Amino acid sequence: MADRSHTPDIQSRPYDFSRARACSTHVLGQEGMGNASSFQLPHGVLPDPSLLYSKHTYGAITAATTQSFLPFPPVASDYRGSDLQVGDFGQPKHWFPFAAPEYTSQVPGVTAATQPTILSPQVAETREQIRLPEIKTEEDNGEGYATEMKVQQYPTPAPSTGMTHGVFYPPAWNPSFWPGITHITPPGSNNQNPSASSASSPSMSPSPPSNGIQGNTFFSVNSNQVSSEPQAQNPASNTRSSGSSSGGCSDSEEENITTEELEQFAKELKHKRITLGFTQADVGLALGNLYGKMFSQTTICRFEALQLSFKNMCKLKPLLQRWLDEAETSENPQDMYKIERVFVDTRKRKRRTSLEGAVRSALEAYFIKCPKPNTQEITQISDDLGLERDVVRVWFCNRRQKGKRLALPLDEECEGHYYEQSPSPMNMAPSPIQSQAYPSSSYTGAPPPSLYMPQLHRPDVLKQALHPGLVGHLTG
DNA sequence: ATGCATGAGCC
DNA sequence: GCTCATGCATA
Repeated sequence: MADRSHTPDIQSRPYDFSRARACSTHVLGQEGMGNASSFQLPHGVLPDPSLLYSKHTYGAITAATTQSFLPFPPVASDYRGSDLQVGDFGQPKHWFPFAAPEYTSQVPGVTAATQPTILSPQVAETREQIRLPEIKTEEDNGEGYATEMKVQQYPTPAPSTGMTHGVFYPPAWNPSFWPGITHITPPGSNNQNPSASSASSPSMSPSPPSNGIQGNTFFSVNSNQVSSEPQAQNPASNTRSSGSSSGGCSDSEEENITTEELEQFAKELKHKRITLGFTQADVGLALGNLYGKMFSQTTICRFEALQLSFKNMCKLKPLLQRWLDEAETSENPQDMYKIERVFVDTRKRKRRTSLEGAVRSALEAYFIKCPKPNTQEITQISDDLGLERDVVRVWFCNRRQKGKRLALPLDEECEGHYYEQSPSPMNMAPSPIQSQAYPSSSYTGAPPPSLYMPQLHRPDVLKQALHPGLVGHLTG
């Protein structure tokens, strides 16, 4: 596939603004009305451990990413079976590489491509209602993979920013995820305006963006502004960071984005987005219209919550900045997501596994002991818990990924041991899952903890839990 | 908002 | 098989 050139140095570590997450929940029903539910702590899983940590450091990125993630790589051809070729960001608007046959919408705002959207921001609700019912086909199959079709939001392969990995693993657990970050932003200081994040107008009356400017033309065919390569040079975007250096963010060679700026921008984006009456999904869609590469609500959400890697944040920022600029100046912001590119994906997707609390607790315990179990260990765990091996493997992958986001406060003392010794969580009660008809654990003697225990993420607790010398690593 | 899954690129 | 980016599905 496209060989992505990137510098190995810059790991794209997740942005660990834990605190940002802390306040990311309120905001008047964030998604307009799309998401009916305002986020509540999900099922007893880690009640946002991020809140428990205080990460301090974030910094300005000095190092640059040499990476060229920006220009979205020539895509690999198929994405989930579809042979659609994808265009890259470069293609401004109206470009529908593939005929979107029957689109269904999982994507909000999807309407006929040509059909002008008449919705006004104020009517965000309406828009929501208009959204076609998504065709979910998966679930019913009771087991395995979903069969039917689902709408893929975008055909283009992810703009893979090939990051390198491995390198930072052990240390990865501490905040120093982002290389190059020099600037430190104490939580709460300056820009961390508590109210800022929640700033959205409670009344939800989006103020008409009309600045008198006739921006729009988002995707109007010749509209100009959309440079074919958003990232290559993001004209509009750089308002802030003055960077002279070859910033780590690929987008503009020179944009030297600091974490502060990203944080600030994320807030700004969220606030304005809400004010304008757009949902996160709308934004993702609009990006598709603007750049030919759309993003999911999830990604936008994560961006706003600073839950993406620094590198990824840098990559997306220019695009979002641009969208924001457009949205603010456009008379008809709704045009931004007039078009939809959707295609039906016929490929099956494994049905999402829903792990029970006890199982999660157990996995968490294993994770504490050994974040990177080897094949054997994974097999062992899967046997013990009665899970598919792959489910376990994926769980660990995701857990690690999440761990980086959470920026566990292991730091100094623990980090060193974390991966190597993987001491067993002392005091851990016998596996709760045992009672759940799971095979008895033969796994190394150390039974998983009985609780999911968010506390485990607390430094103090961790010290105990990770106390070296207690137990060995998992051994088959 | 987030848990689980997929896939590309790399080791 | 891992990391990383990203998304579907769901709480």
